[in-house]
Amino acid sequence: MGQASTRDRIVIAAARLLQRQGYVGTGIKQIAKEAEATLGSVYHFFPGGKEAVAVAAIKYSSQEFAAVLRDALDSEEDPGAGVQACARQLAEGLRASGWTDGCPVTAAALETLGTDSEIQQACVNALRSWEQTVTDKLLRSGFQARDARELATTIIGALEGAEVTAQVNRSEEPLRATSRQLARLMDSYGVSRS
Amino acid sequence: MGQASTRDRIVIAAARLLQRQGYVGTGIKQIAKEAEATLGSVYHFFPGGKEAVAVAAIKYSSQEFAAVLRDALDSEEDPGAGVQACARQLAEGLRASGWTDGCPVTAAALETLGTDSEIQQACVNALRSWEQTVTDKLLRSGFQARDARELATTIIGALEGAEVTAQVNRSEEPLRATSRQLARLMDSYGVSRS
DNA sequence: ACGGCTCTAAAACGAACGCTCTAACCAGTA
DNA sequence: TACTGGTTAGAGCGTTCGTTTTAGAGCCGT
Repeated sequence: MGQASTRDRIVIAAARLLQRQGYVGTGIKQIAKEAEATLGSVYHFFPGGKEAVAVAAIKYSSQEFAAVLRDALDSEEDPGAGVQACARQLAEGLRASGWTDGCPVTAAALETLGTDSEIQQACVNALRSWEQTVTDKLLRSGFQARDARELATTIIGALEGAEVTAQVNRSEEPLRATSRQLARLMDSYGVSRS
Repeated sequence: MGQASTRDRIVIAAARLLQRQGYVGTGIKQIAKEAEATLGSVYHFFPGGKEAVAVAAIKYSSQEFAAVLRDALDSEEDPGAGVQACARQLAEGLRASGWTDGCPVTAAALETLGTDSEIQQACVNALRSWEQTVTDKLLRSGFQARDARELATTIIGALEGAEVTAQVNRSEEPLRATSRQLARLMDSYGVSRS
């Protein structure tokens, strides 16, 4: 990480801090310190201030998780098993971080709901891209378009909620239980497998 | 509300503000102003300061939502229909508040994850009591104990995630889709109805 | 050697934060 | 009238917030 550019270090540090303490709870000076940069650098690369840093960080986190999601889903042929693999991946990350590093979008999204900042749009885009990733997998598995979209919304939402529950309970059981039930739900559609 | 005691007004105002802007985003002076009380009153009733106010507010919100949940579930005999009624209730509240008043626990829980404050425990208790409410309904409907518990975890988590998704998208569609899928999932257990 | 550029460094601004403090108000009792 | 305990009122503490500002490195083509 020592060879990463200052700008990249800022984005990555901001992403991690946002994930842990949310938007309001993260100070711009803290971001600078964590990124081993100075306040001047932060405002040089992000003249828009704290909000601009947060938007860049959320976009970064969004793509990062989209990749994790895609890999987990593609690691199994059955989409239900793929969702369970994804839940295991999430649980692993949570446990490794001491249950602090949760969904990079949820916290920031909730805190800026009233405002009309660009952060909102970044969160909407993140959720949409994740849903699309799941939808694609379901379509490839033979689901009908309408079922696939509705299931994808349900799956992303349920995983998000289960992750929060897992965090506050410091247990991966909610993620396990939820992914098991999601797999059962997908099985109930009885899609023909090639 | 004019006849409510000062202490009650503080708790209610804090609950609403926590719901909208989270723990860090809500100032204790703002709580006092919103409750039409003064800072002196707040610290008189809550010597523990901001954290004590938040704990009381979360407990209050927890019981409030538990009642809503119980009523919605009991309004239908079929538990799947009950969950859908609950989702409609949530959607109604969201729309009425301009998509700002979400889950009273999620935001506060996420922001205080690293800390070991009492807020964490209050959030854990809230989630547990809601899960228990759902579990009771499922048991009464003939589900096996193990299935009921796992389903309850899934349902509460999924509703939570769907509510967040609904908030950021300013649409009640995620709640509708999720509750429909949850009802389907419950139906898949094919419990005998009396 | 030079101005011109990107980037870094640190001091300082006003505002807001959580919290403490003292003084006053207002029953009820004697 | 005086006293008392529960409650309200608001000034002010030290700290941190996001941001601005000014100054100075380091590098490059000429």
